[in-house]
Amino acid sequence: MASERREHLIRLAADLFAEKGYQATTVRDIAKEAGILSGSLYHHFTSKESIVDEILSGFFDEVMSAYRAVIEEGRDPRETIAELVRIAFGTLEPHRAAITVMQNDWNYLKDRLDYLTKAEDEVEKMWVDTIRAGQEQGLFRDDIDPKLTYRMIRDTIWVAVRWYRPGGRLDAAGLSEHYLKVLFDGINTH
Amino acid sequence: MASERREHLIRLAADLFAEKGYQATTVRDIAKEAGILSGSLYHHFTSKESIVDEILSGFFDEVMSAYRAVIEEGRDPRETIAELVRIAFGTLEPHRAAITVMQNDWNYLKDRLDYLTKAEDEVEKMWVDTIRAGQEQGLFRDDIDPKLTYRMIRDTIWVAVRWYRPGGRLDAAGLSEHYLKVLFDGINTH
Amino acid sequence: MASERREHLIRLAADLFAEKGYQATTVRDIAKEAGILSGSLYHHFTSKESIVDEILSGFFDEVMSAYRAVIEEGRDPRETIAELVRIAFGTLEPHRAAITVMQNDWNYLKDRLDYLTKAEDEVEKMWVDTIRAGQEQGLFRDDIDPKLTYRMIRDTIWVAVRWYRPGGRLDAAGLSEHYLKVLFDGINTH
Amino acid sequence: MASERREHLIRLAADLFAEKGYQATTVRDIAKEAGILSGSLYHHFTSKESIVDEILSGFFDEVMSAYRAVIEEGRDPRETIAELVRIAFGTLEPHRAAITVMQNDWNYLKDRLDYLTKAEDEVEKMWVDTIRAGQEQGLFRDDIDPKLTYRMIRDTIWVAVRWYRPGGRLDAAGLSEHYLKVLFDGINTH
DNA sequence: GATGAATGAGATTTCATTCAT
DNA sequence: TATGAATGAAATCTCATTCAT
Repeated sequence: MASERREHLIRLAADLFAEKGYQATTVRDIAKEAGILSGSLYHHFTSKESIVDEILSGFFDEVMSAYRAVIEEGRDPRETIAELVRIAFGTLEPHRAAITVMQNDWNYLKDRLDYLTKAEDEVEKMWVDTIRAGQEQGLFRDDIDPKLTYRMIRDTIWVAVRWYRPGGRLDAAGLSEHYLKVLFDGINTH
Repeated sequence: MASERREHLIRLAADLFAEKGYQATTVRDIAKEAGILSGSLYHHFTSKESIVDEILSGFFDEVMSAYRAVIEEGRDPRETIAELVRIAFGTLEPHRAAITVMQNDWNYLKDRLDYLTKAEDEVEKMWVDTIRAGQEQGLFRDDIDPKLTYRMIRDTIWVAVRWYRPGGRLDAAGLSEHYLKVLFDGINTH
Repeated sequence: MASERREHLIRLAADLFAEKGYQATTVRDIAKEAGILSGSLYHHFTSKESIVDEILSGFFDEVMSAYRAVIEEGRDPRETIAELVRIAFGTLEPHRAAITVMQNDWNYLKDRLDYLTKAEDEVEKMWVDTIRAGQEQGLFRDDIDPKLTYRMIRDTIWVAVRWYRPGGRLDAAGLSEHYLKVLFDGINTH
Repeated sequence: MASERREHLIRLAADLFAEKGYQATTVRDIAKEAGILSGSLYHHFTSKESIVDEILSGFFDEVMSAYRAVIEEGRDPRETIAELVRIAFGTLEPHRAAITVMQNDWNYLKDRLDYLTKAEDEVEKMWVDTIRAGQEQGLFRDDIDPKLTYRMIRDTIWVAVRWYRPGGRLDAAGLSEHYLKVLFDGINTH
């Protein structure tokens, strides 16, 4: 099913989507990059949408199952949040293209891939529930809005895809720890 | 030149571009929102591109002249950076739509509005020069990459447009100060 | 009726039509040349078509009444043809723009101004009848096609509008006589 | 590159352009004539302009290489002019449509296909240089304007496309010889 | 007479998708 | 699997024309 050829095509498409945007990338662009004609792509995919769907669902599946595993461990909210943050930063490198597409084309895609809002809702619930639990247990400040805080964390992490380059001074793990210090310094009770 | 009708149309377009993306917003969408027919828009604008150009150049002109004024004051790098950060956060509310468009459609627009890369280059130079000066004066750590640091700051501020809502717990000024504490804690020498 | 303003506008339009072609000239172009807005032209003319109609009918009216006058004199075919040729060359200068439009946009306009084909038919009849009469009287060669000959003469004269410049070595009268020598050398019986 | 399908479409388009004019012919007209939809034409051509470009460049390439070959033979000016005239008349039949388009839509197209003015300039230089050489050698009258004379010859030949029909009394060769007699009678020294 | 905003039909062009070969 | 030709819907844009002010 997931033949190598197919995987290769998906990677090509992902890079183009990331570079030029989903809509601005034509099916012809993808085909040309692969050295075939546009019609031939339809032997591998049913539609342009199905390609981006596969790109994003691959990313979401991985992130979400990692998230779920952490949640199920049932650790205390502070440590849970820390783990979620570490997971998110950990995807920057392997899923750069998917994250870029998600960042730039979210508004367009969220109305077309119902998969996305469902996933987003589930993710939000995990974070928000954890933050709330932390507040109830007196670990986190009471006056922050859990939903808003989640979004701030989420966007601040994903946007790093624009400037984070592997091989720099900080690797993904370093980034996480740095960010966590900053984050808890801001939302922790003292 | 900037008639009221025109201004109104630009605002309508900006909101639509921000909500659905530049490409996904059709000229018909804008016209319908304004209660006119698509052809009538061309009485006011020469092209769809000229509309988004006007939206973004309005934003850039304002930000950049504010930036330049700060730079010209010639204060010490730490205070200069602080002022730049305050200016940037200060645009979140009045220029929400423009910033959203810039965030989401940058890759598409940067190839079409040569204005943009020029402006971006000038802005980057202002920030990077200031950061470098801070390093030379021993105010900032020597081991951070000025360019990368600028990009991280830039994106972290602009991405706030996605979750920042005026009227919340923190206004733009509060946000700036909070962020500045965090930021200097990270890049200051100790 | 034919106010000076109106005449002026017609001349402006005629020059533009001649220079850029009827279709390629927009109503806005004409208005701009006149220093007004396009809507204002409609106080003077009912349509773009009515402008070109007026330009061409002015030209045709003049040529045709001159032609008719010659025909009615009932002179011998050779002299009649000579007079028709002289009249045609005589319009090159005063009606340069109209002739240019007629030459370049005939195919488009002939289907829209029924005036034109009627006029053309009448003119053709005058020439062809005269040529035939000349053949019957043994003045012109019997083996030339009257219709084709008329068209060749017609086009050869009108096309001169592209290179004829008043004030050169030959004026219109000189051109006519030169052409007539050549023409009769070719179509006369010897 | 020049597939048969493509050639066929170009011929269809050329006939329509010649009949109705370039601008008055819509892309839909061409497609309908070919029995396909307008969008399908863009599988073969990048734009309407590229179609007319191909039509005219095909014609110009042929005429100009024939012209160049004659010039390079370096015969005496009178014979060179005679050959140029013969070549031009010889294109009337095989390139009827292209010549008609060139005649009628020149003003519009010359501003859009820079190819055209360049070619026209080169052609003009060939003729004018030859005429001048003829004057210097005492073959042609000294009091004619070489540029004007060239244009007169050019237009007089091309305009024949409007009335010349193959299969009539005179074929292209006959026309040439007839015209050359007339021409040299006028421009030769005696 | 002129303005300026709008109409509305129609033009060129783009592009995801289909399908016979 | 791949090709190449085509579809058809929809997008941007043009422009003659109208009309209230």
